[in-house]
Amino acid sequence: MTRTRRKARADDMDAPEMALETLVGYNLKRAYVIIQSDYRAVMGDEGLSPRVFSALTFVVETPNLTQSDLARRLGIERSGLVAIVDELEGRGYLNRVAVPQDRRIQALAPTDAGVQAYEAALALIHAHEDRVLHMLDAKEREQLVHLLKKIRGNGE
Amino acid sequence: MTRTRRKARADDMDAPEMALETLVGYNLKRAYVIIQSDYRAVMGDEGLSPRVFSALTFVVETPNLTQSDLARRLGIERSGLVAIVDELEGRGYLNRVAVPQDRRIQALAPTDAGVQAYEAALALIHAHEDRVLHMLDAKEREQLVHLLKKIRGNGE
DNA sequence: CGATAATTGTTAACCTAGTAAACGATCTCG
DNA sequence: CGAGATCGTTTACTAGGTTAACAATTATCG
Repeated sequence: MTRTRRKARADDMDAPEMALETLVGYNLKRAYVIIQSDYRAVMGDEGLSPRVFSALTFVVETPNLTQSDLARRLGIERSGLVAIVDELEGRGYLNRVAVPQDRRIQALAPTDAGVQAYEAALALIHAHEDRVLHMLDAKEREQLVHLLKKIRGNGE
Repeated sequence: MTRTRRKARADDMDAPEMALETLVGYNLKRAYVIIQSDYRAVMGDEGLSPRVFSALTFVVETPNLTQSDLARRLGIERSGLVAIVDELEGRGYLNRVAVPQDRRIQALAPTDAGVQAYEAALALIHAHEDRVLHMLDAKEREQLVHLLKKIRGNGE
């Protein structure tokens, strides 16, 4: 049984917690905003946005990835992915390469610069997460990721 | 150097986890998208959006709340709050009432319909969270909220 | 007191991160 | 073959913000 605050100072109304504060969705969003904001601060204006970094990760780690594949893995529409791939191609981090077997698709092949950028960004992101999550110890962080994965359906 | 390898196990051959999957930010966003999508499905097209519900909560639970106050509590800009308060006023859930002591500000006073709508929405939202978080037991849910609050800086 | 600074609510212009619908090109399969 | 599905793409749209400017009002302080 956890000890509950019972004594309150005179100026500290025994604030009954708003129902809002007990909602997972609300807390999730507030935490997300904090983390995203620190992410941008660390990565800078020229840095890869979260979604572009995610896309780059899949491109680097998945051979013969197509845009439709990637959109499915990222959980977004094909149409929304075009701008992301455009940006990565514009930065020289990947190439759209023709696939002779199916001329509709263009496989996404990372360049050396792309792999390098991925690794550099990952290091920055690790530093960012260490910083913004300093209030959680390793076990808590692991627990948090575990619970979030469970919501995502990857649980276990 | 960052350690990304997990303990060696037989099923590691299947899929060595991408670094992306270990990031709190990535998992947070993916979980957030799932929850928000279920929220919209439950609340319907005419329902209060998450941010409007949050605003209504503060209006209902905080006497003599001003728009600047509310913006601060929601963590958004004053300018961004205008549309939210407009919507709540348009639905008849609150009134902007003049404050004689300071003619710049207009206190946000909930109407009876506002209080009623708040309670109805809260019931729906509780049902939504029970549904979308069915894979978490009570303890896990509590743990999750605790960890998120900690990130928010309200922890302990 | 009076000048200057700060605050409040608001509008306007803009940005990011998406969605939905349509399209031509291409592939699959009965 | 022909009907349908799939791929990448463009266009138009939406949600949910931001920043900068503004008039009205209040606070500060020499």
